[in-house]
Amino acid sequence: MKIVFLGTPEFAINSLNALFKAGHDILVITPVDKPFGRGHRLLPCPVKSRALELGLSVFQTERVRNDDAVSIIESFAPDLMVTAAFGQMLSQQNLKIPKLGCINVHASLLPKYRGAAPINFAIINGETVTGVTIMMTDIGLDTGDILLKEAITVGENETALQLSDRLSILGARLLIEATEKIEGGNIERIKQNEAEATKCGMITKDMTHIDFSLSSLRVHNFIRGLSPIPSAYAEIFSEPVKIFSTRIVKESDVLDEAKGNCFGKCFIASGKRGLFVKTGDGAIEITELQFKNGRPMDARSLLNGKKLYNEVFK
RNA sequence: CGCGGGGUGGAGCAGUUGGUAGCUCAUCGGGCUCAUAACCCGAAGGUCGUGUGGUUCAAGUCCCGCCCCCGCAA
Repeated sequence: MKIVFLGTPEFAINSLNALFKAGHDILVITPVDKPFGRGHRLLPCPVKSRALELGLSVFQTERVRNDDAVSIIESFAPDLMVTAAFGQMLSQQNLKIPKLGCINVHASLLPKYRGAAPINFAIINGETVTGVTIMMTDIGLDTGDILLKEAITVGENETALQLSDRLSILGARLLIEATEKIEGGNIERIKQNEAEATKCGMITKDMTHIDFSLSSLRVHNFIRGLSPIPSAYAEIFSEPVKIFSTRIVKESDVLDEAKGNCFGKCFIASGKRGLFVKTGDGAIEITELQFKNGRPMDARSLLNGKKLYNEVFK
């Protein structure tokens, strides 16, 4: 089939690879390169890089709804359009172009977690099950009819990145299944149940601050749900510190040491024992973190050169 | 030409107003203990990112070039 593929981040790569491997004729559309990183260099998004590696033609646009993008797509005359974590909403005009319509790979079990950051929020909320949905794209935000849906269980300590990698693989598999069925003309559409719908927005900086007065479980979920990007942080020595991974403390002898209600306090901080912080209902061990100008490192290494005992994460 | 921090024995750091390097952990050896992620004693290990660069009687410490890492902002 002739397929227009729209995607941006790492998550979409597996889907693109799978379509390529299936032998489709693909036109890739991505956002334009933006100044990124130190020195404001122009960097291509992951999907663009991969597309070029595969020798596919790439068209970049600030808005797919613009006339130039529309005419590019029209002249390609696609059978199907596929979006995967694209980041831009499509117009009615866009959606009408491909003969077989437009489908989307979404990293949640719709109608739950519609929106921009379903993987992060699923973990933050402590979901033990999530998945991928292949759906018809319509004019709304992840509101189209469901074609395929598959669940996976979320590990207790799984980070957003790890889960994203797994969902990306699952998404690619379901996408291929969907395209085959669509091509064969035998796919069932199921309307989303609006009553069960939930939405999650984008994650902004001010949402990533850790509140140690919450329960250990919630702190743990919060941190791994944002790990490693954009990452959760707390301040110590008036400096932001990113925290990437933690462990909920269950040993009673350690919990006995976590007295008082000074949430965020490092009541154990030695290279031998590790870094333990008081939470709302107990304690949590911080195992991986990163200070302002340093590289990410395990807590024990950090403690060899930095004294955190009795300091408080705020 | 966006702003800023940093490269010191295996790991993490300290090194003040320039005078050839210290700390915590790990490693090796020995000791103590019923026992220990405990404790004590000792040892090995660094041309201080790089340039056979500049200043100086003397540079990890000041100046210049280059390489690499990281934070913010986007």
